[in-house]
Amino acid sequence: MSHKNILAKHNIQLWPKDKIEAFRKRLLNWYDQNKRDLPWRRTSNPYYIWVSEIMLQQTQVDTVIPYYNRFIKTLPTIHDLAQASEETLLKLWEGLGYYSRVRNMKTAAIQIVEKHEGVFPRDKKDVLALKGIGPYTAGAVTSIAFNQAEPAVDGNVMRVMSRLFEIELDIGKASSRKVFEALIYELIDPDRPGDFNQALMDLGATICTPNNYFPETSPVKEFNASYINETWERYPIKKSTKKVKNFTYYTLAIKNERGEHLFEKRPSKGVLAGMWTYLMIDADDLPNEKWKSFENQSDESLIEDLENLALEMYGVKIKLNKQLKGQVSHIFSHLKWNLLVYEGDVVTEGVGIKETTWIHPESFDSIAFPVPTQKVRKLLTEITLF
DNA sequence: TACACGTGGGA
DNA sequence: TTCCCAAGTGT
Repeated sequence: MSHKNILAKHNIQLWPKDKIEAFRKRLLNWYDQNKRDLPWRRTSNPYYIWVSEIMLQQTQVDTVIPYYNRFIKTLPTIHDLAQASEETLLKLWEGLGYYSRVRNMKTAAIQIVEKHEGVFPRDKKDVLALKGIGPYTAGAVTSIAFNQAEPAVDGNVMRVMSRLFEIELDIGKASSRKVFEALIYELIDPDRPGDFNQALMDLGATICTPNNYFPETSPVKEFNASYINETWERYPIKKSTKKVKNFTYYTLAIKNERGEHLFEKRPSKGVLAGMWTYLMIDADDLPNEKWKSFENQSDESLIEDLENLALEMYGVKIKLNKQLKGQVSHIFSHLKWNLLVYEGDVVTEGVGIKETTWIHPESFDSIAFPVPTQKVRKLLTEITLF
């Protein structure tokens, strides 16, 4: 189906040619005067553009900037990325979240070395074939780095377009994206496609925002149907989200006589895949139903149950401090961890079902810990007042 | 198609 | 507190 047919099917009335050209001029003129000075806008190196786009996925600009600068300084070429160790990469990514992004980037870098002689491909099909690059990122890199007229439809672009054209599609649905892409194919400036895409995103990030949107301040308000019709509060259409699920873990911070701490490796799939945490025992795995609530934390048989489970799961005989050290909570996008932290010492080491390792605090700086682990570490180093 | 996948910030 | 948001992709 052609772009115009897709638009017609969804009752999106495309502008006449002269209006499209006027829109391009207005938008790009505003961008030229108001664009944000960002590190990845000072380069046309496709590798750097790519790094920035991966980091910016679901992540705010201010958060990304220091990570981006450190990353390209440490790994200045695709070859460096392809050869970097996973530990190096995770350390560079520590605290950014969505850690599969950087693992996928290494896979893609190896793809580029093997299939494209280490040169970032220009053909959109080849770009899309790279691990971790989907329709948005492929469009962003090819338009920004190579000046190709490809759409880069993210949340900003869908919000801006929904308001300009009073689009009724739910922007939360995966199927909606291709309709917005069809629209951008018709609107995009063939001479400055990368700037056009970035202008739309800047507009969405600074003026046409989710909250505090005042359309009269927009440089393209005359093109905005929802402004003209005073319907902007309706757009974009977005269904409400689901509630997060709660999980409670008894978290054991175990030390040995060398001062090392015991960590377990998360499974290779799922939340924080392959990352290190303190020992986490699911409250649902405890034999007594009453431990699933937050009460009874001083009961001595709880400590005994935890010590027995630690022996089963991690192979270590431990002696726990009966006093609850404290609680840590961490909210993910779709779930919440409540960690009940106990300290203890190892009596006898052994091998259990789960992969574990001893790490000395002097080595903490060279290992990537996810934020929940950092929060527990912080709790352990706080001075107890009584 | 819908859901899993991190984290921090703002209302 | 609670909710939503922020330059999405893989499965």
